[in-house]
Amino acid sequence: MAKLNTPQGTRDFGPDVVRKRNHIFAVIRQAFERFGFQPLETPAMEYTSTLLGKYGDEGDNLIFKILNNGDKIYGQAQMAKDSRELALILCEKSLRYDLTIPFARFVVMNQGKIHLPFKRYQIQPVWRGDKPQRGRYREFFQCDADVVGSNSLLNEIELLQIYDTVFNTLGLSGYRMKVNNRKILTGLAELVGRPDLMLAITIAIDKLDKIGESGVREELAQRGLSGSEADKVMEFISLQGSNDEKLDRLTQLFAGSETGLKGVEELRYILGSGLTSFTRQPEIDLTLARGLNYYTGMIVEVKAPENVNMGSIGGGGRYDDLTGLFGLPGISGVGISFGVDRIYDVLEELQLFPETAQQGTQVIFFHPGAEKLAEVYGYVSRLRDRGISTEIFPDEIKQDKQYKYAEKRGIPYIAYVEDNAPGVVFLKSMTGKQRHQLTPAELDAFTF
RNA sequence: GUGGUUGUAGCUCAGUUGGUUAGAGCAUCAGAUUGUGGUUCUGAGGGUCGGGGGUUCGAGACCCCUCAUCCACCCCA
Repeated sequence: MAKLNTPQGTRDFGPDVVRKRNHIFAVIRQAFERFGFQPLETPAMEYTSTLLGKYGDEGDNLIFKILNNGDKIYGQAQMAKDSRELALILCEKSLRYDLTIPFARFVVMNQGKIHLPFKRYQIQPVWRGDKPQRGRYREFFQCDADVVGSNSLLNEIELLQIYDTVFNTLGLSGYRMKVNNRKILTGLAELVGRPDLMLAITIAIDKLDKIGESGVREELAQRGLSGSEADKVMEFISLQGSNDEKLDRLTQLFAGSETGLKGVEELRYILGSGLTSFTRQPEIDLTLARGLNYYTGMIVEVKAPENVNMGSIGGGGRYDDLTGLFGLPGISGVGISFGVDRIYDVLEELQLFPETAQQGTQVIFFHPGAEKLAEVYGYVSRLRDRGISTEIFPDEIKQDKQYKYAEKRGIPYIAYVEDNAPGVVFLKSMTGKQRHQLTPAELDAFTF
């Protein structure tokens, strides 16, 4: 037999895995719907030109490009001046890299048809040519909810509420929600006196929990900050205390930065509106930066419980001019994303999947032999009509084989008839070891 | 993309400093036993030792390349 494999970083999902994943999808979808988001799906592929340049240079390299069909590509290849242009010419289409950019493309394309504010959710796979490792795949699902066309901070509050709802419903009570505001980071750069290095500073401080204070210092120096400038950054990120304490302290620090103060006020409102309460209070994390540079307001990242080694399992934020990339300026958006595959890994590790997420067939009938098949099939049909997942073993083989099949499949009930007991259905619980002797009418009324 | 790890039957792994026909447990299949299955017994099938090349009289073991895997970095969900 030939050695078969799925491409690197992709996986098959067996029956029990699909069931458990569906449980996660259902919880997320239900929350999205409950908050009034509408479903949207976009194609697996987009024009390469739509995607290129939206995720930074690294992102461009990670986009899976699709070779053009047809036999003209050899000639086309001659026209390219460099490899970047080659990719554009040879690969007009690419697999989607996230759900946000395709959504922005959709909004711009359909600006005449959609009513703002537009709230959509999208649950689809995305593809990234990253090197796979734990919690990182080349094909994985994202579940996004975004609102475009509204500047209200109420959206931020609701989106955080969705995170809270979903993770609690999934039983992942130890999750941690970190929030920050891009304006605060801008304020920091102004405070330091290096607004030009805002991006460099955020990239450096984002690594604090990984490389420590000394590491951040080195990184800052490498990126061109002087010692005293770095001191200010370090003072800023070492702010401790409750959310309110941090906000109060920031208000003092940002006395000279209008942008910084704006960011503080936004967070103060989002976290202290009093409109709702969180099971797990979001925590202000001044080192939270998030890579995508289109964020402009609140940013949020969800981390797995501390005892699980897994990066972020969700993230999002506000972006003031996403559609501006496609020529439609002035529309603000805010959104969040769930990383289902990582959430799956975390729930699996913590054994948080409920039994019900695993339930498939409830009852299996043994094959009764040709003469009684019609009678038994009648029982099967009636159970199915009641909405009970029912199987009949398709082959007439020794009963002990059929038992083993039922046991392997984890089917909770087996049923059979016997020649010497006409009109009786034997129903046996595989777990409780009880055997019921039922008339057809009693079977119809039986609660599984 | 950079660095490292691992890769022997469907699964988990043995396999001594390179040396005869590559093993075990579990699983699978067949039969027996079990007076409705889970027990027990017997037997069988199944491996181009990830793939390719090289060193050697001889390679599952050593070297190179490649593929996959896991981990760290980068980045991210």
